[in-house]
Amino acid sequence: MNKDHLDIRCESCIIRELNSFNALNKEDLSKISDVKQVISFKKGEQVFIEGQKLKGVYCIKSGSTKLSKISDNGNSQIVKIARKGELLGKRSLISEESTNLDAIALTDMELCFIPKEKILELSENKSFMKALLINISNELKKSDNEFVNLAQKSVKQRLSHVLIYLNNEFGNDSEGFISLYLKRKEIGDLIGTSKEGCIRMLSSFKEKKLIDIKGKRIKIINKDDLSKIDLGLIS
Amino acid sequence: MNKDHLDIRCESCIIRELNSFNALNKEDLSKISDVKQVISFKKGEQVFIEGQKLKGVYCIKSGSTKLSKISDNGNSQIVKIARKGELLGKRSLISEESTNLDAIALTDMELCFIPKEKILELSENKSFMKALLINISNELKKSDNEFVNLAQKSVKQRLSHVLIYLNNEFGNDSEGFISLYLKRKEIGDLIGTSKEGCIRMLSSFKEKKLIDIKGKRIKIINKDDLSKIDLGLIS
DNA sequence: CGCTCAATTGAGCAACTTCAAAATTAGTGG
DNA sequence: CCACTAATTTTGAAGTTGCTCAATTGAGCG
Repeated sequence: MNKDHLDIRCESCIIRELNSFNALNKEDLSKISDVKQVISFKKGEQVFIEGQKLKGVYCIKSGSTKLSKISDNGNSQIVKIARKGELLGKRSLISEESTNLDAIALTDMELCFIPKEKILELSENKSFMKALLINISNELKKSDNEFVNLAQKSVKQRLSHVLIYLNNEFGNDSEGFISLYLKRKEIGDLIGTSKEGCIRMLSSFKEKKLIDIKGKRIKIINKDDLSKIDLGLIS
Repeated sequence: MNKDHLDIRCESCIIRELNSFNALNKEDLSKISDVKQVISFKKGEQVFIEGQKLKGVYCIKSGSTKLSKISDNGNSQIVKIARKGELLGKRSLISEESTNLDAIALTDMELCFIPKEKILELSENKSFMKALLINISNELKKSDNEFVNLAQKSVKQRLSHVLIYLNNEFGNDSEGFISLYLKRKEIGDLIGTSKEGCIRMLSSFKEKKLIDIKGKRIKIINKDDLSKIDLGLIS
């Protein structure tokens, strides 16, 4: 973790187009910019841990983080992956609670930290509140949908689903491999299976020429059939 | 479904203490009361279906409803149970989308329907917006937690969990049985397992004297051990 | 080169599902 | 209230899926 003040003003930051801050006017943005702090995290570092009291929210300027939780059984489960433009910690700030999830950087990251007090001031701003409400509301919908998928679909279906998701959301490198590198264990934690289960299913996908694997990297070859597997149309 | 205008005023309705409406003043409540409609549903009737465009929200005056979804595989999954005091349909109204879940009455119900337009007017009310935000935010937290439980816990653990939940939230009758009656299939849909799996686990709980079963009704006998099973401390 | 962490593979096992049949219960109309 | 029908619950048995543990291979790094 490293604090750094060589940063741009929020008013001219394009990231805000992606989150609730786009509901703010120049004045409010300027106020935020005056107090924000840019913080860097290296891949693998912990941004915050479940149960921690946050003193503000983090706007992701670059990089991605997994939001996960250790279950009573001691297994880790990834609930979601947050990336550029998302606000971390907003939920716990709204409910005035400690965080519910661990946040661990999946890549090197740059975050803008905005203290609690400033966010609370913004709660006077109706359009900001509305944007926040819509944002949380959409997250709730996504969470509900993932819940149903997890409950009702097989490992094979969920793996197909997550590969397509990673490919769509994080893009691919020059050779077509998914840009965001996740360990097998992490893919397992994402779909709720063991790393071995995940590895075996990936091999089977490779045999069927649905994907290609080079070392740790994964490339989707037959997206259509992966989709069909996800939807249970073929197996 | 049956419309009925013999109803009390929102200002004096105690239900509102349980939801975001408790952030409203007398004036706003009065405005709502003028336009609200009381609607009754019988057990088993559908309040709304996934994909339906709602014209307002429903405040649950009495009774409970399951919020469920049919997965791509054709299985039903219950995402949550809503009861007295909860607002149905608020999420889809906020995001201006069609509903994401089916709502089917688990008991006879009385709902107060409040048209969209009135709710939108209330979006000018800061304390209402704030209450709504906190409410949705808490639901998101719950949903995330249930997601982790589902992913990481065994059927046995999840069944223990849900029995304790039903007992705590819906209370028991004069003989100590859980008041809210759910079919075995529905308990299965709630914990993400087949009805047979659910039945077999219930029998095993009965054998171990953790619960008692009389026909369709379930009574918790040893809550402590059920809790321990849920937490994975014993099996 | 040696160390460490991650990925892979095999084998046995446990959990859960599915299908079919039988038993019980609930609902309905007379 | 009874009889009949439909729905639900229960049980058995066989089959899958996915898990765990242990051993091996491979990759990255100083």
